[in-house]
Amino acid sequence: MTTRRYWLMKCEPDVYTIDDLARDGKTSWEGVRNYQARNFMRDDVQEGDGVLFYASNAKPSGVTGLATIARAGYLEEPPAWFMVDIAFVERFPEIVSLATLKSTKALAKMMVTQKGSRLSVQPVTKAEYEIVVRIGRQRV
DNA sequence: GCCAACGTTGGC
DNA sequence: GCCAACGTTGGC
Repeated sequence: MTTRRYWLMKCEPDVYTIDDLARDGKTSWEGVRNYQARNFMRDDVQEGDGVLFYASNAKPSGVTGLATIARAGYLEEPPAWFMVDIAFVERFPEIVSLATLKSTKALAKMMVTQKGSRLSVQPVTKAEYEIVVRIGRQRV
């Protein structure tokens, strides 16, 4: 058995939200057209991995909930690009905004908090994942 | 809507 | 292989 890994996956709310995923239960994550992100999905993303569901270009942007990888990387049609399936896990009561991520010292090295980080599928450490989950589950 | 940061394309 | 031009992402 391989170790569970963690990812942050970005999507614009105009396209798909955590509420859409809660309704659908599961969805295919296709249309990624960046080689680095593709390589993660092709080589490293495994069934059962944890996903921070991130709303980009939003007001505000941030992590809106959790998902899990339901199917590891498989070829899109046409081939050359890869997709995965993700399944709904939970919706946070409130978004964990990018500003919050940036102001959390333990997340200073998290990829999404770095300037100019555009990668739509990013690796996240277990520690970072757990911190975001803890913040996300807090009721205000 | 602006624009900085980044990735890709294509001429040379 | 360099690099300018162009297109896209995404925070603000």
